[in-house]
Amino acid sequence: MSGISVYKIYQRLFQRYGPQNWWPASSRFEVMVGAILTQNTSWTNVERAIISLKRERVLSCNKLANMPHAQLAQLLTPVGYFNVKAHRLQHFCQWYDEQGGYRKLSAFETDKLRHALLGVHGVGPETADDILLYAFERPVFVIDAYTRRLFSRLGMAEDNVNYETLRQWFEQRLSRCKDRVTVFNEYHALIVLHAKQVCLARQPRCESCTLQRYCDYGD
DNA sequence: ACCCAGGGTCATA
DNA sequence: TATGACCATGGG
Repeated sequence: MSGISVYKIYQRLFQRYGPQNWWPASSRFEVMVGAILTQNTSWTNVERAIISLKRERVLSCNKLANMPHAQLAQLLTPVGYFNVKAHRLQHFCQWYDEQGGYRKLSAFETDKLRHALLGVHGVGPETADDILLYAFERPVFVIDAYTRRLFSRLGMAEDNVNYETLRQWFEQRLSRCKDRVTVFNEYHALIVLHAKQVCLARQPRCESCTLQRYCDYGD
């Protein structure tokens, strides 16, 4: 049997944790910056860097694009990979400005915008979809390591499915939702929160971190 | 001393 | 197409 539906799992998570009101940022542009900085990095470390960028008053497209690499890298110290991320951030900002910023990009159809974002060096599928969903408010389901892990351990997906396949798997199953942008927004945020609550690590180490706790969301 | 984190790119086979 | 190395800090 097919078991519980993808939407039902969403409802249970929502009932348990309530709305998360993501993305935690004070502007669309800050969402994009955070999406790049949080690549394989804990959010608490990203917050430190965001605070530093605000304190130095450089959290804007022009300032970030034009400041010295070394200065930006230093401000990005807490996120790790600071040389890589300083370069990615500056390259993204330059591209974003060249495209005409949010005004121009928001006129793109979702598929075109997604393709354009994926063409930017340093922007992979998850980062692109974070930006599409949380900055451009497009109905795109974000897949991350937690999502793959949770649904794999629920027995609903293969652990090594490719990104596109799993994204379309979710989107197809949630295609009849009323407000998909809101549902996709909350769903991804709830998966991340739930993962932290139940210790959804790569290899479950402690006994209490294994199946029984997140199986509440299966049958 | 480990393992892990709201990934992505590049070289290699 | 599919692995593995690499990037690097901070918390548990």
